[in-house]
Order: sequence, then C-alpha cells, then structure tokens
Amino acid sequence: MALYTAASSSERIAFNTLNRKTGNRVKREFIDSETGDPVEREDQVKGYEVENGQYVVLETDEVAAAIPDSDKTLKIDAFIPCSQIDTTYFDKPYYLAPDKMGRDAFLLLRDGMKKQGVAAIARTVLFRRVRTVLIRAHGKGLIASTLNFDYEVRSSEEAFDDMPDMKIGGEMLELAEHIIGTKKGSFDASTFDDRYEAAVAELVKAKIEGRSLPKRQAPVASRPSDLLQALRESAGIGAKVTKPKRTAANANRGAGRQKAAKPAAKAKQAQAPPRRAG
Amino acid sequence: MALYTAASSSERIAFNTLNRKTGNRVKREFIDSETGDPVEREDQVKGYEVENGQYVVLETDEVAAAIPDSDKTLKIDAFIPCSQIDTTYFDKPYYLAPDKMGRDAFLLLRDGMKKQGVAAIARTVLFRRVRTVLIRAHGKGLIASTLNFDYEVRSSEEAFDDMPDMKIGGEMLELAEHIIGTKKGSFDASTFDDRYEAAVAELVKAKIEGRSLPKRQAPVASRPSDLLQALRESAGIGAKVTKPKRTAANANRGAGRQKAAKPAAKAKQAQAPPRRAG
DNA sequence: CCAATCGTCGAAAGACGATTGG
Repeated sequence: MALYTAASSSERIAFNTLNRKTGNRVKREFIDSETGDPVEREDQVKGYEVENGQYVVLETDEVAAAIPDSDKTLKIDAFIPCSQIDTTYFDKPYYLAPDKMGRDAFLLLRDGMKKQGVAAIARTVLFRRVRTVLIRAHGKGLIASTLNFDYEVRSSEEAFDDMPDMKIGGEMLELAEHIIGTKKGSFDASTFDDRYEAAVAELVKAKIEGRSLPKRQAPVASRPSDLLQALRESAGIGAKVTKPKRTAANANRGAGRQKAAKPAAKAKQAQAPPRRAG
Repeated sequence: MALYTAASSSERIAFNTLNRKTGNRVKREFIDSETGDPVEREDQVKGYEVENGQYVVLETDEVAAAIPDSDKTLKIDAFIPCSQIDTTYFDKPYYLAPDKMGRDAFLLLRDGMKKQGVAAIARTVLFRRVRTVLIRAHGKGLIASTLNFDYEVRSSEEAFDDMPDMKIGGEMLELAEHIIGTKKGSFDASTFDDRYEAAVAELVKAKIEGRSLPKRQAPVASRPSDLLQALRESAGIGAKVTKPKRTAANANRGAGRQKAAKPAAKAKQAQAPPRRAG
C-alpha cells in the first residue's frame, strides 16, 4: 500500500530569515553555552537532565538503536464498529492506495469494511515510531488516520471538573433546539479560509509591486494558492527587492540551501495566551 | 469559555543537546551565511524569495500587522448534522468548559446539540490565525476540534487516480466480511503505546543505573509516564552523570535557563492551565 | 522535494521555524 499525506501546510507562504544589514540569509550555528565555542555536529550529544544541571549523556547511535525496525508493512489488529471511534485520538490523515500487487485485497478490505460499518485498527512504523492507525473506507479508496498515543490524550475529567451535573430540560431545551434550528448549515470546507495567510500574501504582493499597504485593510479571503499564483505574476513587475551580495565561492551553497527554505512567518507572538472568548 | 488542550506530546522524554567535550549545553546562534558574523535578533528580517537569490524584505512589525485582532470570542456560524462531518479536516482537539458567567448557555448549547445530533461550526482567533472549529458534545462538556484550512487538505483524487472503478461483490465480498467478523475488537486506547518512547526511557534508566543495555532487547511497552516515574526513582542511584562545569559568572544564567529546559522529567501537571478563549 | 524532527522561545508543556532524513 502507498501512503499519501492528506493534510499539509506546505502551500503556505514560506520565508527565509535575512540579515537586514547585508541582505544575506542567516543560518544557525551551535555554540557552547559557557565557552561560546562552536560545537560541531559530531560533538553534539543528547543529555537527559536528571537533576538541576546534571545530565546523563546519550550518544546519537544509542538513541538510534531504540528506533524500531520498519518492515514497511501495515498490520491489521482488529476491526471495530465506526460508532466506537473516539476522534480525540485523531492525529494526521493519510490517503491509502494499493500498489500494483495488492489491488484485489485492497478493494476487498474497502468494500468489506464499508458493508460492515467498521474501521480497521492497524500498526505501522512511521518516522521512527510504531504508530497505531485507524483505517476507514473513503471514497474510492481508504483513509488512514494516525492515532495519538494513549499518554498524549488527556482525560476530560479535569477540564470538566466543576461542571454541574445538571441537565437542561423542558422549555429551555426546546428554546435552545429552536435557536439551533434557525442556524442550520452544512459542512462547507470552502469557508475554512485563512485570513492571516491572505493578509501576508497581500503584504508580499504589495511589496513586490512597490505599493504601500493601506493600514488594516480587510484582506480578501481567497485560496493562498491563488494568491501565490498572483505573487508569481507580480514578481516580474519588480519593486523593493533585495539581492544579496554573494561571493563566487558561495554561489552554489546558497542556491542549494534555497530548497531548504521553510515556511511560515513568525512574527511577534501577539497572542498572549489566556484569552477569554465566548 | 475556557479551552484546554486535549492532546499533547508534552509527556515525552525531552533531551537537551550537550557539547560532548565540555558537558555544557549547546545553544544556537544565528550567523550571516556569507560573512559568518552573528546576526542579532533585531537584525533578523523575513525575506520572501521572488527569484533565485532575490528577496523582498518584510519587517517584523509589518508581518505582525497581518495578525488578526482577537476579540477573544468564539462565534458560532452554523450547526451541521454530525453525519456530514469530514474528519479529514480535523486538526487538534481542545476541551471546552464554561467559565463562571456562561454556565447556563454552555449547558443549553451542549444539550441542544446532543438532542439534535448536530455540531457547531465556529470561529475563533488562535495563535495568530482565525481558525474554524467544530464543536461537539463530549461527556459532561464540549470538545472543539480546530479544522484544517481548505488549502491544507488535498483532494483524494490524485491518490486514488488509478483505482479501478470496480466493486467487489458476491462470494468474494462475503469471504471478506467473514474474515472481518473473525477479527472484531473494540477501540481500546490503552493499546496505543509508544515503543520508541519506552525504549528511550529504558535506555535512560539503564544509563542512570550504570547498566549496559542488552542489544535490541524488546522493550516492555508501558505508559511512558510510568517509565518517567521509574526514572525519577532511579535517579537517586546515580551513575554516569555529567555535571557541566560552570563559571561563577554564568551560574545565574545557567540556573535561569533550566526553566527553559523542556522538563524531561516533568511531573504530571496537576492541571493543565486553561487557555481562556471564551 | 516534502514532511517530520528538533531545539528554542517564552509562558501555553505549545508553537515556531530551520534542518534533515526518507
């Protein structure tokens, strides 16, 4: 079977960090916190803090030995009724498709599960961990969701600790149901848009075109991929663009590193945590 | 309303990187990729790569201006039938509990939704983005799942591109259903254990106790939190523990940084501090 | 090339964001 990532934030606008003074990209170097000397990769070891400032040292290969062997298979443990699934455990979704070999078995699994109204609990090694996955029929194929480990999911008891054990009934409940009835809608993913992403895209576009952005204009929400397309088109127009000076010797290195470019604008964390809503 | 993280990997064993030669912790410094000079935080700006090596510069405050204002509320857009929900969009789960003020409204919402078999689609600002969340009744309270943005979820079309449009029927399907029937189980989160985590915990424990670990022993799968407890108990026994040398001048800084240390041996948080969103 | 990892920051035991492994 082949796994395809079903959800990914890779379409987001990606930035690199630059040095304002030179326009060059920035890279990070690891230095000793006491001596300030650079620490090469082969001198970096893992430390488990036993007590304040006391560490047990673990060598890279010792940690690597703990990684489970991957036989690249997906082993089904059991089939469970779809009604029993606790979605709190859901981690990431992957589409599952058959490879050349297992097409018949794949279709049998899909249709058998669909007919019985069950999902499969399976295990597979994914990124160094043995992951439990939940497999369900999904359209023409299957969808596998990795499940959080038991220790990762908190009990709701604490959160609902001082919840009154009271049930609403009678007229009040009818009123609530009426209000709910007036706001019926449907699950429409096209409304799940990302205004921050749109605003950042608009900002970049304005910069490229040499415009200044009106303060706090409400950005038009649209698919970032459309905006990326627009950005690419705008790019030719040119504006305040910084071209880093580079030495001939470094030209290749720099080009290679562009691939590593990573997403996401981190600006100031304007979000102070405790927030009241609702 | 208050939001409580329902799933977190914070109970995992966390390491710090050490310099093998000195036993000191390592920290990272940002340096200019061409000149090699350190780049201070205030000189770090975002660059959007327009073309190979050409960047549009975005200042931190410009990017920050794109962050939506948070009025700290949770606005319900609509109620949708639970049957319509596409779990491919699920991102992270949060428990929702009422604050002092809104207890009645909370219970009305919970019981009204439960009775009608619907979930609420709402919006709130979470970590700089306006997020769409799906709210459902869950035990005594509510659970809110952030939903992936539309552009983050891939169409399954590509993955299921060359899936034969064939349906299994008759005897073969019956056989499949029979096999499924023989492997019926239940959704049991206690079996969702993390063998890698357990093996790493065992490795650390062995190190602390001065044992050497048998090669590739099959680690006993148990809750990492139990293992962490065991580690704490072992810690007194002492073994090969590295104590970083520190200068008097750095003692305070070092102590301060310990807080920053991801508490590997973190005792279970009595109660996760609620993020207020309500 | 993408996605998961990893270390750090800072307060939220969570998210960011550069890096690297598959």
